[in-house]
Amino acid sequence: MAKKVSIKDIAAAAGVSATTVSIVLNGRAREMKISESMALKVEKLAEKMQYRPNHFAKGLRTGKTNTIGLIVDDISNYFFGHLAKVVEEEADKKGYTVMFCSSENNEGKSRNILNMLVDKHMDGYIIAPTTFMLPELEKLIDEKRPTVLIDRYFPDLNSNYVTVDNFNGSLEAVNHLASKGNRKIALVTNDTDQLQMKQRIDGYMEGLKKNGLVFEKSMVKKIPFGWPEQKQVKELAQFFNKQKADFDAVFFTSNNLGVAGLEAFSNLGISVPEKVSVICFDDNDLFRLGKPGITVMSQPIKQMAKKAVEVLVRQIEQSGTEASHIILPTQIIERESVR
Amino acid sequence: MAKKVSIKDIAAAAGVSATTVSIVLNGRAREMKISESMALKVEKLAEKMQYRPNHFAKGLRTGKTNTIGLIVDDISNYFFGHLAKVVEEEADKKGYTVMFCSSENNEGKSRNILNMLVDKHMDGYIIAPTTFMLPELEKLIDEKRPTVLIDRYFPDLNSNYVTVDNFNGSLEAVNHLASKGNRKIALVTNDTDQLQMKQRIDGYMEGLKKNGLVFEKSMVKKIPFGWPEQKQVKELAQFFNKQKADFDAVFFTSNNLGVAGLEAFSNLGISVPEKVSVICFDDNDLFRLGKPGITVMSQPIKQMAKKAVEVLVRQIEQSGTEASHIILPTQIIERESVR
DNA sequence: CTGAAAGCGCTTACAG
DNA sequence: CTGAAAGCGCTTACAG
Repeated sequence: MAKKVSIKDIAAAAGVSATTVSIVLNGRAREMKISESMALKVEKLAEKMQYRPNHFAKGLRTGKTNTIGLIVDDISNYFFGHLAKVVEEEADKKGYTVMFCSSENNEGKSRNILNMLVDKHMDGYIIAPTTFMLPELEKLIDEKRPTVLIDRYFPDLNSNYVTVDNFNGSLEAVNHLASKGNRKIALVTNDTDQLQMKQRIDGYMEGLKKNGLVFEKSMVKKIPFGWPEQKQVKELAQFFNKQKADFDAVFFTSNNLGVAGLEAFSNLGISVPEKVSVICFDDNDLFRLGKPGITVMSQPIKQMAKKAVEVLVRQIEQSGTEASHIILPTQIIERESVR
Repeated sequence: MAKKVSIKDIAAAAGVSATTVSIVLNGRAREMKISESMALKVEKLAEKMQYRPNHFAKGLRTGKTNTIGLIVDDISNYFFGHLAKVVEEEADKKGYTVMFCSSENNEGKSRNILNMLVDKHMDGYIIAPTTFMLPELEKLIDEKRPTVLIDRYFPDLNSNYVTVDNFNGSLEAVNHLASKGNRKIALVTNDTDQLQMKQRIDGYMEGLKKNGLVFEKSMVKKIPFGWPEQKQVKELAQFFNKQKADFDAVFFTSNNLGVAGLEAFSNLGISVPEKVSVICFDDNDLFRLGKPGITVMSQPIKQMAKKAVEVLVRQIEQSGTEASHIILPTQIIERESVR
């Protein structure tokens, strides 16, 4: 490794103490009434000597890292990938870098990564929480560490969160399907306790009710989280095949499920929208550009990410603000999959 | 914040010195001949008191962070998102977390983020480099910081890298097109100095030559990096429209370009593969599941990521190994877009 | 087998 | 206006 320039080296070069250098370099020269000329001299020297403050020493004293921890289910997922991108962009604008982990919706990993991030002293956390994380999350909030939950939250946990109106979005999706004359609307969702999924299911139920359609348990398929895609496709193909005669539309509660579902339809030779209407919560390239285009209930991903960073940074920089609960509206994008 | 348990607290509780605690907790008890019973006592106590080592103090002494820095163009891109996912998985298995940044192929950001990561003392770096980064990269290598380049590299820079055989992959793509009788093969690529793109272009040229096709400059369209998708679509639509009569196939050198291209075709009412054959470097969900399925030259993303982490961790943990140059083969996946 | 002491590079009262 | 000193929490020679 190269010779590291420390504050002492600058102090020596400038003929002042380390204290003075530290003050100047932290922009407190005016405040501490360091002479203009001295301050300038130190700054010039720091630049010339290519001084870079030692992150550890600084952190050890101040606890600050200018780093945000981001936990998502899976960074390769369209939704989370795009979320992460905007989080990173916005964070960067405000001088933070982001460290990310995928929880993979897995208990062991969920609990671990949060501890790891805490050990590394993130200044704040943006988390798409799994239910497994609740104890760690409670501790986090308890210790007043800046945190914002994203995509879902825990009603009993007094934390910031940014989500989407899952209930009404799903309700609208069902309304849309019903308005086109679909009567037998199947639901494909994940087998999970996560709130956003529960809300989407509730919205579906309410949608059926509002449209005078009866709910049938056999019309609902729940896929466990984290299954490899091909396994999902198989399972869905089986489900669709059995139910074949019995439904005219399917509402998918996530974009991953929708992709698997379309693959299953394709394998079974069931054509969309001729044989079955499809609507999906959340968008992606396939839905947008595939043939037929898939009608979706889209989420304002960019806005979610922006808001999350904004709320988080506010909390980091002026602690003690009240919890923000931000619920953004979804928007239907009609394409060709509903008949 | 909660009361932080330090090594001193444990030392006090155990009635030994901090030195002993440090030794035990670093698993060097045997080596230092600490008595079994003492070691056990300290370990138990550390656990009971929920001791977590202070990352800064440790880093300040040892320089180790157990963190890998990952720089990609854009985390929301299918290729990089999937790459990042596997990098994170593999890193996690080996006890590292990953900090990521998107370079956005932008000069200012490119140079900045690398410095930021270095300031935060990553143990190693996995980088899809932009040409702007070359000076910083040279410094990195000079200082012997563990680094592996991914997706592309600099021939004159003596670093580890993991890529794909871009030249032969592209050559094969053109061969495939030609073997089906396509004679006028257009190329859509990015306007960039990056090596992987150059290699793909070279592969295309060689492919034309090998198949006795003449190269025409007017058949090549270069799109600047980082344009918003809709701008790309417009530009491509214009290009395709002008060239309409004049080409029977298009080779896209990246999956992003392919997506924009398909959208342009769709807007123009040019049907694939009836009017034009399409082949694309790199895969995604749209290509795989859209109608028609797009024939692609796929990259072994998972393997690339695994290799990168493997090489990097090896270098971190036993410095001074020789530079690894890993070039993985691509594989054609035939679907329905080539006629 | 175990401990006292120095030091990693900062920042921050405190003093003058 | 500026400096000497302590201390953040570790690890590592050195000593016994």
